[in-house]
Amino acid sequence: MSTDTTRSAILTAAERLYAERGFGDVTLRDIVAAAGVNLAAVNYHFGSKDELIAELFVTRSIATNRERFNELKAAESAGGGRAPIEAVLRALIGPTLRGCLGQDSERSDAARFMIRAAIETIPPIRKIKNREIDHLRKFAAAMRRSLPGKPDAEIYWGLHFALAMAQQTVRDSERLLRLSEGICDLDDVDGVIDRVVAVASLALKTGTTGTGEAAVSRRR
Amino acid sequence: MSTDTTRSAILTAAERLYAERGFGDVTLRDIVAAAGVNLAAVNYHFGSKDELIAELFVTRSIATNRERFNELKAAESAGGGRAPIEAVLRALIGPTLRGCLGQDSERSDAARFMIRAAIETIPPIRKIKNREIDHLRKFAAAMRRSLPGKPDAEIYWGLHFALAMAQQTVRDSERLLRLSEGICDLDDVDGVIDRVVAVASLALKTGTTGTGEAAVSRRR
DNA sequence: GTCTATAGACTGATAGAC
DNA sequence: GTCTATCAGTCTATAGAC
Repeated sequence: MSTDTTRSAILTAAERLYAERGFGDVTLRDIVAAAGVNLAAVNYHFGSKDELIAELFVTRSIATNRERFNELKAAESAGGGRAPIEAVLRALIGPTLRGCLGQDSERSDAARFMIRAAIETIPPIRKIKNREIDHLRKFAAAMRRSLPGKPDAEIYWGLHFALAMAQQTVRDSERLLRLSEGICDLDDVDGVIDRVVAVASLALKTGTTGTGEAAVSRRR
Repeated sequence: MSTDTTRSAILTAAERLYAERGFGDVTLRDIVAAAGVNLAAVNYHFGSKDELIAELFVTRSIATNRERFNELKAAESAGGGRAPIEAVLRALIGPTLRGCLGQDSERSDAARFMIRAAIETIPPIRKIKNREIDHLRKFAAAMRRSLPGKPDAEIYWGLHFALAMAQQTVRDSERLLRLSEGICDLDDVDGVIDRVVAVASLALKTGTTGTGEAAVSRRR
């Protein structure tokens, strides 16, 4: 029990401090001071600073991935094993955007921690993201069921672009806000999700193989 | 002259080492050893490690931004002051993608440095990126000329999504390659540019205000 | 088993001699 | 401008107290 409170105190303090000040500005000594525990406790419970960060990130990632997967399964079973492409894309990007955008996320340390993790790419987190591919494969498979006959390359590019738009919106929300001088409303999370889903599904349905107007205008 | 060779030696060595090993694994002592100069020379010539990195990044950024702007002006004067939206988007994302993707970039330290800068977001580089907004405003203005009557919010979202797809493709090329098992060809730089331009211009022409099928299917 | 205290090796930055 | 010497801060790792 004593061990668990120490462990939890470190996790809670670390998540809050990283959320507030970013990874670069927070030392282990800051964390143990905030948690009211000793410096060596970090090494004892987590092995290293990187493994502490990894545990924080893995916990939140698993939650998001489960949410994504539940939404996907719900959409597919509602459609008898096949969901419209819009629903698949919504299941892919909805949980991340709802977690990181909007008013509620202002208060949650977990949400702000995940935004930091999206912005400040540090080695322990990058390693975990690289193991995410198996999870994405399930969405590629669902997209194939939604769009039978669509070439695999198109599926992967569509998945990639959908994730790109969602992640960049989380990562660079400040740039978009300042560029648009507040015209683009990032607090309207459902509206943002709609936009990303609309663009990605439009691209997937139309096809962007280089036969479109862009390629033609390039060849002129 | 003697001062300039020391300064240049530091810049060259730093760019190569950061390109090869990333920002986290390279110390000032590594850099001065590779450059054959004294440790204190870095602080004398640049003030700090961060300012050295900033100078490297600013130099390359200015080159890219000039390339973007020249392409934009060429496209607009060819069309009598107004370019097709595809050409504007191509001027925006083409220089970055050509610089960071493809075969040629394998050899250039500058290209690999910029890829690192896109992946490992560190404070000195983030600060510079935040000052890039004035540059982007010129592209928003050109897009408005291409699509008269289009609401400003649509313009900004289209610009944001185009940049998102381009930057994420540079940043996460490895994930897309592994996910698609090589089916998505990232060495075909013009093909990638075509795809991003096609998706972004499609989104801008169609409109994604939440009246599309995505929003409708959400409201069901 | 759990934690404290401390050791030893790094880092970036700087004062001051030349 | 360049260099030596050194600072203060961080990290991992561990001996030994409880």
